[in-house]
Amino acid sequence: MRNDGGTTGLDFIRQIISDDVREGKNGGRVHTRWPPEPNGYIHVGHAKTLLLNYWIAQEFGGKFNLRFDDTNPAKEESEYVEAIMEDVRWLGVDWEDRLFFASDYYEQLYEWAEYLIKEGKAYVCDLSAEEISEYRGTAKRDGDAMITPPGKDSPYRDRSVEENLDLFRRMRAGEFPDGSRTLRAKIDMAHPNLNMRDPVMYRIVRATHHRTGDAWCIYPTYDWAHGQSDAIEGITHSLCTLEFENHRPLYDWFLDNLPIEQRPRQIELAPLALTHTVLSKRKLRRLVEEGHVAGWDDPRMPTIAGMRRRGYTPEAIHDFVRRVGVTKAEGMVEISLLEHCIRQDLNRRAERRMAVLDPLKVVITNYPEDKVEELTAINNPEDESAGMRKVPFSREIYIEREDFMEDPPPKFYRLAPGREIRLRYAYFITCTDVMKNPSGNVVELRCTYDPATRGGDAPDGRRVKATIHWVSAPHAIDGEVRLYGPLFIKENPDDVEPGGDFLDNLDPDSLVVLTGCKLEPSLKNAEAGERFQFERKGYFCVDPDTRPDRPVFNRTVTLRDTWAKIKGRIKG
RNA sequence: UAGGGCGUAGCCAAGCGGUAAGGCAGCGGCCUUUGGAGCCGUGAUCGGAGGUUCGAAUCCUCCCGCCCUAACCA
Repeated sequence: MRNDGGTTGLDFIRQIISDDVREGKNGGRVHTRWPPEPNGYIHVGHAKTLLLNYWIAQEFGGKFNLRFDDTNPAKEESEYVEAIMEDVRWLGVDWEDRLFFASDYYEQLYEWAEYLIKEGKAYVCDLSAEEISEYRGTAKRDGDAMITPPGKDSPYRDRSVEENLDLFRRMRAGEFPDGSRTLRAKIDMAHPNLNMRDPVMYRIVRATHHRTGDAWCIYPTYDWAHGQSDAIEGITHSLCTLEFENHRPLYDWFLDNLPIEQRPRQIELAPLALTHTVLSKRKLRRLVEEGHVAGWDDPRMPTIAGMRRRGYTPEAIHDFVRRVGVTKAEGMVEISLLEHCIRQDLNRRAERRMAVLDPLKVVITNYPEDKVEELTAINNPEDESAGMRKVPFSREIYIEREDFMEDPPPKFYRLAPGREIRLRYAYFITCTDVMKNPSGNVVELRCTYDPATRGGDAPDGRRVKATIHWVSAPHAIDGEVRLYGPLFIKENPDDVEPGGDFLDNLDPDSLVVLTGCKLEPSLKNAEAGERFQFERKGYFCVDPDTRPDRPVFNRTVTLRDTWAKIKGRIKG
């Protein structure tokens, strides 16, 4: 059993599956699938069900399929197919040669539809969408209560098999206008589950499909396509989110009433919800289309593409999904857990560098004018094999503006007038003078150094309370750093005033762009996607916008910051 | 309202009738050439009320709360 987070034992889904295997269902075979609709980019919430389906197939020695659920040509595009495949691959999920599309099964689905018609279990209905809704017995207001009346049969429900067949064939042939007729399953208009009240199987839509082009003008609905697609592929366990629970009786009904041997079992689990962000394609699309973010891969987005650009690793996302667990209880996971996962991963693997984001010039007055030393720095204290590097040191350096205070409060250990601190891997320095401009802002510090402390150790054993990072001024390269915070101010963006919407909770400061940052010279040739820890500041990832003369870094996540907490308490 | 679900510490989550794992967050401390990392310590009687039982978070009954569906979206 694990004791490093996550859960112990088997979750309820793995229990069900191992029971099925033990009982010899499906010949002991396990075969899962993940069925994205190509109408947007996938996000961490999708990663949860994707990885679960994939992991389970592996754990039980089974197979995993990637299948695009492309039954609605009006919303779907091949651009999304490509993007989703890239993201799935990046997450380390291998579907081998099993890439499928629901549209691969259109012909088979059509044949099965005729089968149901011939069995007297499906009929062509001429009711409009609104009428179907009314006949279904859609909930109505009754005073302040809601009433769900029983449905009543469509007047077209008892058409003969011959007439249904003729009409359905003519629907396919394109003889009727869009929306004028549907094919419906003949189940039970009084069923307590509304999904069973003669659900629509086909609708007439003249839209060009990203794969089948204009070959069809009737398209299967999700309910009519999903279970059968699972069956065709030999899927044994169909894991999906809770909102499909109400559809399970219908999923089973279709399979029960079709000449199909394979019996996939649908099991539903709670979808992921995360604080300070939204995980719904509809909302993410609005953020993109209304320009609140730069695109689906904006590093503030919870999309896989956005997280990749931000600097997240597949491993951290795996760890997060594993820790979140699998249950049917819908909860909201705190974003701090995700941040913990990426910090833990990057702490192990990211090389350290020094970068000054908000520079303050320091002149070391007793250091020789033209002298330059190459000091040795450790690339990663967590990984000896990462080795060492040289960092130039000279008379003029930059330090972080917030590492100096002219009038420091009690718990502030960093540089202050008359105080000695350590420059990481370099020397102890003592602040002797504070230079200000006419408006009283600190523009430069004068310090002295102790030559005996080279490398950072004092031979006399004296200690300093702080170590700060720095960059040699003449050697520094300029860079741009983009700081990201949560997109939304509230934990739950949907917590809004009556009449408002989630956009009201957008944080206008979720992106802060810093230019004129001073980076140590070894960062000069960093390539897009490379990740570093900027000592004491956080983890950063080189953005694709980087140019040779202008490196751009995205802050993935800050380091845990005890001083920030103390500072917050002091301010009250 | 009907039907379907869910309810264990601030958050996630084990527990499957024998007397509440773990992780995250928080707090306190140790250590530290990152106020990083690491290490140690610290919190719940299980939505509520009854009942069954020697014994219940686990079984039964009733109640309360929250979520989903009521698209020719998925």
